[in-house]
Amino acid sequence: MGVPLGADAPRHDVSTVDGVLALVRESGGRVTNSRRLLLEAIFHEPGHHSAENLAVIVQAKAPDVHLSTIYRNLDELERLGVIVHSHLGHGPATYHLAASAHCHFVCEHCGAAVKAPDELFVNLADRAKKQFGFTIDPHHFSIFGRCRNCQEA
Amino acid sequence: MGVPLGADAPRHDVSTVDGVLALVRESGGRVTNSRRLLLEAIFHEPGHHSAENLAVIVQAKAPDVHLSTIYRNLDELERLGVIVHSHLGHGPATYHLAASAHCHFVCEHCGAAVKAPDELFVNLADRAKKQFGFTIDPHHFSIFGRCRNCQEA
DNA sequence: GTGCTTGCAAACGTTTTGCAGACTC
DNA sequence: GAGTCTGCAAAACGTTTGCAAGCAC
Repeated sequence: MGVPLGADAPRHDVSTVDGVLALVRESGGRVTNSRRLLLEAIFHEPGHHSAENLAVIVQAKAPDVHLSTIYRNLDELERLGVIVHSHLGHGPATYHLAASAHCHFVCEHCGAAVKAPDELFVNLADRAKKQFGFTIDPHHFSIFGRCRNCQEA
Repeated sequence: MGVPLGADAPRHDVSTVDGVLALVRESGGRVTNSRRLLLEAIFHEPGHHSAENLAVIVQAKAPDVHLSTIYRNLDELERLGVIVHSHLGHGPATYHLAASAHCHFVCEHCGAAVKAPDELFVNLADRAKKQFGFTIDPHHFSIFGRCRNCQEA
C-alpha cells in the first residue's frame, strides 16, 4: 500500500505474446504451451477467428490441445481484457485482440462481413448516451443488413 | 397472366390472425390448430418471446404441440414476412411481428433491454448506405453496452 | 508441494432434422 | 387422395463443466 496507485497502471505491454503472458503470470495464472500457442495464433494469423478455427491453428503445432482448453483460455484472456469476442452472424463467436476490435456490417443474404469504421457510430453513441444514459459497445454484435451486391428483392 | 400485377399487391390484412392464416393458405400451407394458437400468442401476448416461451403459451391450450412444431411454424411465418426474429443477447432468439420490429440496447452487465427508437439509427443508415452501399437492418442484432445503472468500472 | 491447468467425456441450451402417422383441403 | 403438417426421437451445433491426472512455479 506504500506504492502509489498510479505507478502500476501500464504494467505490461499487451501488444506482444510475451507481454500478455507476463500479465497472465502476474494475475496468478501459469504460462503454458497451449496459452502461448493460442496467443501466437491470435497475434499472427489475420482475420476473424472462431474458437474451433483457433483450435485448428494451435493443433497444427500441438495436436493434443483440446477445444475445451481453447475455450477456457479464451475466457481467461477476455477476463484480462486482452481479447474480446463478437458475434458476426448466426454462427460461432469470433475472437480478436481488444486493441483491434471494430464494427461489422454483415449481409443477411450472402454472409459477407464489411469492416465498419467506428466514426459511423459516434452519432448513435451520442444520442444513446444523452437520451438513455446508455454507453454503446458497437463491436459486440454486428449490424445486419444487405450488402451492395445483394440489394434485389 | 391477364390480371395486372398491381391488382394482387395488398391481398391480405396481415395485422390479424385470420388475415395471416389466409396468407398461409394462399401460399400453399394449411390452417392448423397449432398455427392459429401460435399466431394468437404472437398477436395477443405483449413482450419479447423466445420459441420456448411461445411453446408454453400455446401448450396452455393445446398441451401436445411440440417445440419443434413451434420452430417450424415460426420459420414459415418468417419466410412469409409476417414475423422476424432478433437476437437480444447470448440467449435464445426472440420473435416479433414484422410490423412492430424495433431496435434494442442491451446491457452487457445486467441484461436489461431498452427499446431504441429507429430515428437514432438514421444517421448510421445514411452513412452505411453512402459509404458502403450497405442497407442496415438495425433490428436483427441488438446493440450491446452499459445501461445507466451499470456504468461503474 | 501447492494449486492452476489440462484432456477427456459428458452435459448443456438452442435449434434442426428424419420419419411414420394424422390432418387439411 | 394428394400433399402438408405433426409428434416424437434423435441429432446437430456451439459451448460449458466435472473430474482426475499433469504441469508451472
